[in-house]
Amino acid sequence: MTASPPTPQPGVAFLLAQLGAHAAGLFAERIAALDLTPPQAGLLRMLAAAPGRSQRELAGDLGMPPSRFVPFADELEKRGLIERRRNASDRRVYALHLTEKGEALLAELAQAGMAHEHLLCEALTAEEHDRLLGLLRRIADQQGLRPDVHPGYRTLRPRPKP
Amino acid sequence: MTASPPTPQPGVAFLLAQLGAHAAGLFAERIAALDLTPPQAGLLRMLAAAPGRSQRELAGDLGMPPSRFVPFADELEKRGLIERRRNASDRRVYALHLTEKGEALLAELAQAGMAHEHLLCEALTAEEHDRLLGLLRRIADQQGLRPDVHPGYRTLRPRPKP
DNA sequence: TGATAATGATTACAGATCAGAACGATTGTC
DNA sequence: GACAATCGTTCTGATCTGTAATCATTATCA
Repeated sequence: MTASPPTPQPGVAFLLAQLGAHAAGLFAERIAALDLTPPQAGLLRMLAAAPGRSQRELAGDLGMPPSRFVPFADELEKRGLIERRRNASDRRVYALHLTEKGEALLAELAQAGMAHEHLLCEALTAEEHDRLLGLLRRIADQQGLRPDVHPGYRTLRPRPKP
Repeated sequence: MTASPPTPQPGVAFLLAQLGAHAAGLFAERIAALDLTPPQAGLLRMLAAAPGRSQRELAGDLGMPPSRFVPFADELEKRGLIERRRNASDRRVYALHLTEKGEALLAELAQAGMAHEHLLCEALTAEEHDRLLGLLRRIADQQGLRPDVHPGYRTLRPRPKP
């Protein structure tokens, strides 16, 4: 009889999920040195890309309920990385901005991102890296994923120290 | 002056994390129709690939503490998908196996996986798909990722219903 | 104008989830 | 034959989570 393997071969979808979680984990470890979690880094990036948005909008993009966004932003504000500015025309909303200190940290974050990218793609030549980048972008586009936001930002917890 | 974008361009690492979370989310939605969560599906696959292992080993591969594995396996056993068999030579350990019902469900799971793969890679031609598969496998190998296990299995929670 | 509904930020709260310690049963060591 | 180690399990305190209520402000519209 022939032994048919029930797990034939991991496909693209499985490898994406596996590698994605792996990459996210490594990145989380790395930026822990900057005292940042992935969702925090995500917010900083979002504020750099589009400053002055309301908390509700940002919470929506991050995929978390507004109630949980409050203490989340509180800590970043307490550390002087972001700023809540009252809107004169509509005094209900806060417009969130990056402080200078926040921008400085974002620069460090960019460096960390480069090092992370380099280490993760160690197995690939430069042109393979570019080819992979193109293929992934095509999928991301077609799947309707917006740049700068990803679903992994929903949770705060990922902070394991093995 | 030149406006330098603080988020230059998402790299491979970011796209992997983003697409990985996206793919995992879609898959979770899909197998919810079979009343399965990703970690449950993962265990079924692991048992098919290597039957008879102990709970501690499996918990380790899944990335969860043994204490949490117990109720996790309990439900699958209650549903008649897996079986705990006592080891005669060492009566401390349980050897976990798939039941027939479990194998049947695994077949449905494989079908779901195929459909998932197809929908996710809709943007790619067949040869692009293969090229991508090759590149991802190279990275996974070099990063020391074992087939059939991924870090996203650590948590049970992901069951949001938007 | 003025009452009512809608919106943003926040707080309150009740329930789920988590990891590690503690526990009995069994086995290896010497 | 005592003692340490291992496996499965239960217990427990702390953390995290989403929903609903609250307060201030703004829009709607008769």
